[in-house]
Amino acid sequence: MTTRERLVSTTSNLVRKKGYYGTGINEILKSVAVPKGSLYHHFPKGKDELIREAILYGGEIQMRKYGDALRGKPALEGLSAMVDVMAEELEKSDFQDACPIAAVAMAAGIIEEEIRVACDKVFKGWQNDLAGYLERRGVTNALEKAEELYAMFEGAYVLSKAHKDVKYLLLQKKYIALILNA
Amino acid sequence: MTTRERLVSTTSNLVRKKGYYGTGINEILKSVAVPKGSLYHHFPKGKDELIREAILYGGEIQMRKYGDALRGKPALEGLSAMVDVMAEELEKSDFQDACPIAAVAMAAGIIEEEIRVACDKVFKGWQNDLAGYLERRGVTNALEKAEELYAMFEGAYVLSKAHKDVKYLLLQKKYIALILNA
DNA sequence: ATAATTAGACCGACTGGTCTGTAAAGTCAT
DNA sequence: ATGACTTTACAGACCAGTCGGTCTAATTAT
Repeated sequence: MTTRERLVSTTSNLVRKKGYYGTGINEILKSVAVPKGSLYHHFPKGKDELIREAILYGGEIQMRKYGDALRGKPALEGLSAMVDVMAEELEKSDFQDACPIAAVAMAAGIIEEEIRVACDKVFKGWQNDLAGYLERRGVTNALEKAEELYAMFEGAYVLSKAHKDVKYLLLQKKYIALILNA
Repeated sequence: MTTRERLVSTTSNLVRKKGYYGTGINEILKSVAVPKGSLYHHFPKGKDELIREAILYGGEIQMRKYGDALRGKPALEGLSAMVDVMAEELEKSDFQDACPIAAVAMAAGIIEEEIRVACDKVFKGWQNDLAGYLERRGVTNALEKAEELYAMFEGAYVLSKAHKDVKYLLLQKKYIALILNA
């Protein structure tokens, strides 16, 4: 694994827990055991460039996990498995790892617009991916339903983290069918 | 308005836009035009104490706004009005002011547990308030539905902010009835 | 030899927080 | 009511530590 890859991957993990402002360059460096010069060689524009990259990377990783959960299953079952993935990650990290994108997106409007655009891009990618999955299973109005399902899941992520209780995520399973059949 | 009140109110506004780490005490001080000594006189435990207070205060303010939107209306209409309040605030602030609690709650697990508990308390207060409202209108399983509705709204808040598009919030209106009648 | 990469000393600005001090408002006994 | 004392509030200089970022030198790979 190259220095660059390690930087992006570690930043992705840290940013997920602490958001944009909470994640410091020095902390990243210490965590990856890399000196400053290397970071600024690979990311001449500094923190913002690195975080943008980490957002995109984290989005990919997460998309893959969701894809694995969905694959080969009927819609209701697949989406339930997806929620389980979220709940599992949250619990395993002692309620630190919620949505890796939301943690940064909350600061959108203050930080560099480019970073917000990266969050936007990842979210849109997830939505389109899920819409395709639903369409293939004959669900009508698939894109809108994918957007709605993601809204529900994102919110449940926030509440479950704030309450230190995965019940809000698991509750979503009861309402998935309602959306799909609407 | 006392110095203390101005500190809490301004901090609440700043924290809503920038979260816990993004809001610095020097910035607060400058914004309120109050010297440091005064802050540490009123809040001996410093930033954490002030932010905890601001969370509780911001929660009250928001609860009042939602209450005003709901009051005297049937469930479906009231909840629609509530979503409109959220969308309006987001748009009027150029997509900076999303949920005042979520902005801080995202950093839960890293920052002081007391602050997470404050977020928890505010969210629970909102949920109970909404549950009572629904119950009075004869909705069955009111608490669970209140929780689900808040999850949807929170998520739509996040997505609407990240995408700079209130459509995710407004989309919720289509699905409120589905939840209520479940 | 030369370009890419690693290395870390160093910088000024800024962080949250402490410290000393002043000013005004109560609260006493006399 | 008045002078002595305590309390509450305001004020800002100052601190150690951290921030993101620059710079030059050393090392490695081609």
